[in-house]
Amino acid sequence: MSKQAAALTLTDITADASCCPPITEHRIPAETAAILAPAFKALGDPVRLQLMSMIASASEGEICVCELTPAFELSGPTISHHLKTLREAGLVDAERRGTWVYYRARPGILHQLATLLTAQTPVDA
Amino acid sequence: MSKQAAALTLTDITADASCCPPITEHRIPAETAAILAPAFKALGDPVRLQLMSMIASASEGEICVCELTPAFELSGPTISHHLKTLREAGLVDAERRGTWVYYRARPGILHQLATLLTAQTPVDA
DNA sequence: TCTCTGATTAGACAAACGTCAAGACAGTGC
DNA sequence: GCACTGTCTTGACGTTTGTCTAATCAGAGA
Repeated sequence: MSKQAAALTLTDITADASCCPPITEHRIPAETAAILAPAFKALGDPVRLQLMSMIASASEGEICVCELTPAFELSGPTISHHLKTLREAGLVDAERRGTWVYYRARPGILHQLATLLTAQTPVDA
Repeated sequence: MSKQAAALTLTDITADASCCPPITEHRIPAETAAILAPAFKALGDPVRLQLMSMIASASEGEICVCELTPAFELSGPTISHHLKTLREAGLVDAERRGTWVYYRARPGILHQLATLLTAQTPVDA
């Protein structure tokens, strides 16, 4: 229930690259945490992390599902399930062209998460 | 079972800041994904994300549990459980001084994750 | 139109997660 | 030494997640 709302709001945030200062600067508001946590959760599975890296590092900016599926020892539906999770988290976009479906990363949200984690190193001595 | 092994290995990685190039450059090896995914998973809960931000943004570089617990509408043990998750993920360190326990962030691992997500923007057109 | 290939959806099950209540442990002050 | 305060650990329960098989949907080619 909150998942869908979060995905929608996260999509909005993706358009605004200055929403979230690093966690080393300010405490994250509960709302922001509720919105961004699903994105981290989506990356919290080894298979999805690899899928995300394969999609993000694809040479033409996109990659066919037919290349992703055989790269894992998992069934097609399972890979599809993980891709759906990444999609709902706003991390990737999917597009069907002819027989195959192509996935591409959404750099905005990745940049968002990276900025959140980037330390200005005022922490510790 | 794999969680503990991952936590240990992640602790090692924290010492090496150059282990993980951005996912936009290379596909993540399965081993690396298995090691880093638990860290993202640990950040995949709104409460833990807020806890992490409170710890990372603490003015003296550390923060007392007695400040963290009342900031949430959750029981003490539940907060303790989440802190343990962050600890096992290698994201924070805990130290007991007198009555209270103090938590401090480990900038290394945060930098690690941020680097992984940072795009050199070769993706897309 | 029919058939074939490929991706997604639906349903089911085991494992892991988030939460709380109760009990145990550590340190302080008298 | 003893009682008190505060935190952590253990055990339990309901929910969510990850995986599979079977079925459905979308497009290409004959």
